Amino acid sequence: MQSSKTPDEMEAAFGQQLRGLRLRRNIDQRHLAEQAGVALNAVKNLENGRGATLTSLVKVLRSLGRADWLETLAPAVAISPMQILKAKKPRQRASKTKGASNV
Amino acid sequence: MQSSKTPDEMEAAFGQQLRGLRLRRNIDQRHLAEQAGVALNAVKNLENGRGATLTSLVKVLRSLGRADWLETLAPAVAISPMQILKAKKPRQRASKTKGASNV
DNA sequence: AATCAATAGCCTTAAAATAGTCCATAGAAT
DNA sequence: ATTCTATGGACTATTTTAAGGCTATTGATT
Repeated sequence: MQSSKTPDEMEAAFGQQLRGLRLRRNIDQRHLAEQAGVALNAVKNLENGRGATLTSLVKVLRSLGRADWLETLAPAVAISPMQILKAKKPRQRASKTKGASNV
Repeated sequence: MQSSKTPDEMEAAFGQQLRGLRLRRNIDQRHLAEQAGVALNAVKNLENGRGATLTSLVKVLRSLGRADWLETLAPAVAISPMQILKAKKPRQRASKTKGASNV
């Protein structure tokens, strides 16, 4: 079953995860903020789901040693060296065909 | 080995992944924006790593059907029903001990 | 090669996030 | 129980992003 949370709820839940990461490392918001190079308020906002920028998130994740997570959204397609030669360059734009919806 | 990208580079690389997801579904920025309920510029900013809010990101991810990814940052610790009874409530604050750094 | 549409880039205004500070509350440690 | 401190919440000023529109470019299609 799908959780079907609202974007706000998802942001809040995400903030909880961030907090969890921080607490497991047992560092307080203030130190994390300093280390990450963002304001204390930015960390508060992130953890409480009160709005944040992607930049703040990235800096904080980096500081928590979980920057790698950012690379797990869409795994890059690996192709072999030989294939590179014949490979068509990947699509750079969506095509104009009306109802296309591939996965 | 750590990639040691700057936050800006990480944001840009992340944007590329987002774009990849979109292109695989073959939808253009405009439709994605509409579907996600954000402005076209918000999508552009996300994909080009030019700054974005977490809210925009969440909405777009949702629209791309990858909202689940947001839950993969910090796996929640599962405990059995019996354990719940004796379990101490998880730490809600960082402790004051100086150099603590557990993982 | 010519057309057409997807995308980048820039502009303006409104909204939202950051930064910085202070105070109140509530966990934790003693 | 009492102290100590991490965190939440509010406030203001400043910076950044969203939104919406418009033009220029360039990839994709015919």
